[in-house]
Amino acid sequence: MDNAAIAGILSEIADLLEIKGENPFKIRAYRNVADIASNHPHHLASLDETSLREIPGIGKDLAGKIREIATTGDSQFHRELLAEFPPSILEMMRLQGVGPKTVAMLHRELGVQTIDDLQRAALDGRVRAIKGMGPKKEALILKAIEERKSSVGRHLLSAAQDIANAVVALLQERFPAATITPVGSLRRGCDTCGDIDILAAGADQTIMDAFVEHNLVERVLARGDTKSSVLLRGGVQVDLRLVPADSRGAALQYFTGSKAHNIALRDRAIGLGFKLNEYGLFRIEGDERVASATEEEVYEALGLAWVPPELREDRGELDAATDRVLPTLITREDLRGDLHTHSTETDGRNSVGDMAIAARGSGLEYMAVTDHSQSLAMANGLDESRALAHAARIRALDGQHGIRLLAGIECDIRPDGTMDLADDCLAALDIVVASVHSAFNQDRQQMTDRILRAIENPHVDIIGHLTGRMILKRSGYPVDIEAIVNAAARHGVALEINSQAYRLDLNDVHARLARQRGVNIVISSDSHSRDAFSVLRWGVMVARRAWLQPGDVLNTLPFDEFRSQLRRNRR
DNA sequence: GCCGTTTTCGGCCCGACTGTTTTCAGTCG
Repeated sequence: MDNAAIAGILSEIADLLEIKGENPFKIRAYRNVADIASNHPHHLASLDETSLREIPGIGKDLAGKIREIATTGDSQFHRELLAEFPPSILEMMRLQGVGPKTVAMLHRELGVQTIDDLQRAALDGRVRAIKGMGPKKEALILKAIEERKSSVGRHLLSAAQDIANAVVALLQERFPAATITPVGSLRRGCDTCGDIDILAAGADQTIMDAFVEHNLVERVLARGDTKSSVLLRGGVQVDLRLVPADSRGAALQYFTGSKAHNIALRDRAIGLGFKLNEYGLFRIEGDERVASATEEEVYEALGLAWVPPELREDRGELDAATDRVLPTLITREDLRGDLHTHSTETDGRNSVGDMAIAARGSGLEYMAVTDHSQSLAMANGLDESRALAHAARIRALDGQHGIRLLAGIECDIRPDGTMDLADDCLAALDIVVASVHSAFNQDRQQMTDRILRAIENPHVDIIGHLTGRMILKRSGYPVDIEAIVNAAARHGVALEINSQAYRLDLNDVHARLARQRGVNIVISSDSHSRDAFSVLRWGVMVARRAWLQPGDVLNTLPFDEFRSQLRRNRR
């Protein structure tokens, strides 16, 4: 029973309680714990009741439920709720504009159980007959069903950033004096975004016209004087909020979130006799505004250091901000090397020389060429003799383009945990990244043992994309992260943050855990072409969300120092 | 359901927009 499965059941309980119209704070407690479960670095199923109760938000009751789910695979309470409502009605709650009250009413009044039922009821005009509903609501539901059926759901950080940039540029051109900024999960650097939030400060209200009328818009979901939402062609929702210029700091804070961070922050504000909203920080007595123009002011007035957006997840950042011990987060400029790249020798699109020139152009001082090993036949993977010949050619180019090169390999970890190339070959290279590319269907224990065996091989320096996840396509294979992190720490093996936008693997939670256990982290591009080095910024974003400082990441070191810190060169 | 340098009971973040309403409930973020 992994954390995601536990979170799934708890969150379904929350949904069902909501449909029942239960106490909203009870619902929040369940949702809160579902969030905790899905982001927790440790395997909750392996914790006893006492350890569970040490986690804030988990009390006696929920600790018991988690234990029950861990041992039996489900909870009695959950089964009882599902007996009252068919599970298929939960799908209806995901429709835009349809919430728990509407679902409950549709179920009660019309016996609707599935989205298809609902669509038929709306087409028959039965929905509008219910008290509180009307023709517009009915049309809205049909539209939402249509969009749902063709929906794309969430979006990769990289794609969301491109769209946000386009919308911001378009608005900025029309309103040059306004300050227009992407906020929300995009500003926090989350690996995916549901919708895109943009904040405008100091523009007049005609910016809303410009926003809802521009040519990327497919449909206007809401149009107000300070808030509008549109659906762009391609299915991305974008929200624009407008605030006065002197509220910009408070609004930035408010709309950047996360929800959990904001709740904790407003709770703190209340405790200090303040109220915090998007217009400012106000004294409850007398309503005097004490901060609003900048985020720094708002945090400072609450006795806190300014918290970088990437840390705003209620994962300890408020305590650190109180004690003024927030980390100095790594930036893209801190990276001096890239340790995972491919060339035309296997499945890359550009030669080693062209890759070197591009890496130098991206400001890097060294680059490891790590083409694939033989079992990746599809990618024309290298056997021992080709690997060594390739290494010789790479070394001949070392320093030729103003950049130091390392002759390496991305060596497959075979299903049994042995390496895909002979030890003497791996020993003759400058750097070895070991990765899993096959037999993803192994169970948790097999996969864990497999990777542990790779870590024990003395020629392995780095484990690449540890969980194999493909964001929005497949979750990573099941693996005991904690066991691997501990082994990596013991053997001096570094763990990679793969910067490809669809990988970002390690993720933020795992990377933070690894660093806490003393594991060296590297940030690599996994570039397959010369224009791909820009993805390093996504890897850096993950590292920042993991609280990493430059000193936590090996490839911020100058070349010679970096080499001396590689596992193979340490003694 | 959780939590406690005000509390073991009584709190629990905050506001905008829409549709169906004549003052508000539901939804969303």
